[in-house]
Amino acid sequence: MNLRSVLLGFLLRGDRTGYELKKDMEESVGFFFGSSYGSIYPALKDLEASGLVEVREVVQSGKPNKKVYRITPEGEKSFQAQLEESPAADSFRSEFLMHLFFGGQQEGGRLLDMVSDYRGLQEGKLARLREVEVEVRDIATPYEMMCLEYGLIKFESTLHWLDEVEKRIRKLEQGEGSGL
Amino acid sequence: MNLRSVLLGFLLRGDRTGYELKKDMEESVGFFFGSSYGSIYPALKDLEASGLVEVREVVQSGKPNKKVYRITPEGEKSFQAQLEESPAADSFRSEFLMHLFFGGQQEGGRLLDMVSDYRGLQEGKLARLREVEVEVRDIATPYEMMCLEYGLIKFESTLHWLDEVEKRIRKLEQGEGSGL
DNA sequence: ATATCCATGTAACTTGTTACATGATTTG
DNA sequence: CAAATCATGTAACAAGTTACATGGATAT
Repeated sequence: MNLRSVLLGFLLRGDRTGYELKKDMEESVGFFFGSSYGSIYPALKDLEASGLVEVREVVQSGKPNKKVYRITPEGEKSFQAQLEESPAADSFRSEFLMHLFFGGQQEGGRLLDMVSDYRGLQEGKLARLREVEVEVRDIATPYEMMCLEYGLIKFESTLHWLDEVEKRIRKLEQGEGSGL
Repeated sequence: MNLRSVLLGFLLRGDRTGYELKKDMEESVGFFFGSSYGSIYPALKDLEASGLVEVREVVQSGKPNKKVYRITPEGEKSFQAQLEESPAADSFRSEFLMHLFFGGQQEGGRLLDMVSDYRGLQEGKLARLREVEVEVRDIATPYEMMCLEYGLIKFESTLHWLDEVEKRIRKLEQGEGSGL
């Protein structure tokens, strides 16, 4: 399932501009499916050229004009077809883990700083998801809530693991300092 | 930290061919830092052009000849420098979660099949990591073990979440079938 | 005063994967 | 007898990000 199909899926909930689609995605699927204007706008153009969406230009005063997209019946069919296809494998890449992997070669204290920074990021993402959870509890589908819960357990378990990691690194660096 | 630096890190443990480096990476960092020959061989070429590694060609009979790479002192410096740099943010993308997100629109049963397939993949990865854990327990550094444990908790928590997901989807599809 | 929101879009760049090409030897 | 292992490499392709370009209105 590529970005174009995801965009179709979001347009199924109502007409949107590229700008609004990005915001919608960030709030809901942002933590497992990132996107940027550099990919959204060209994707929308493609969809239009393929007749899967239609555009309506809305002139605004005080704000830039906008292009509101609406999904077509062909677009709906295309989306349905994509949904039945098997999803490609997840992709995950972590430079942080790579730094930890080579941690022994790191200068004293530097690794702990990185762990601390990483923890901050994870905490921030978890906090944001918890806010979203409250905001959407009554309007989201059960399927959407399950995705959200995935994010919750993902960040929570990472955070627990980080506790253990910090303790162990501290011990290791202590031992190092005392001449072992 | 890009692939070139990672390769330098692995060459620090001893001379290796591109082929061996790929195997090493798969076993240890594969679940959070993938790679393919299409990226490894060009990366090794780059490293050689930059003087960060040296090559020695070994003629073999019955097997293809191989190129054994060795890290140079400049390579070691370059690797150290990279280790001190802050790691880029993790990247994670899951088409499976996107399918779940739009799950309500799925044809009956299709979503459960996807969940089941996904579970199989996660179980396979977890099983492999558990094998690796036993294999390397006595030779890996504590830092390497922490990375491995991350993988363990990641797949375990995903699997627990999947239990819940399956139950809930079954209930939802039941309700759907009975005319609700 | 400064930053953020609104809103769209392009071009250059990065980074990677997949498929192709080759081919003897060993394992099941 | 088929498949996997060993071993390297390139070319085509995919998919994305970042930076740039523009600029008024509103919030802090």
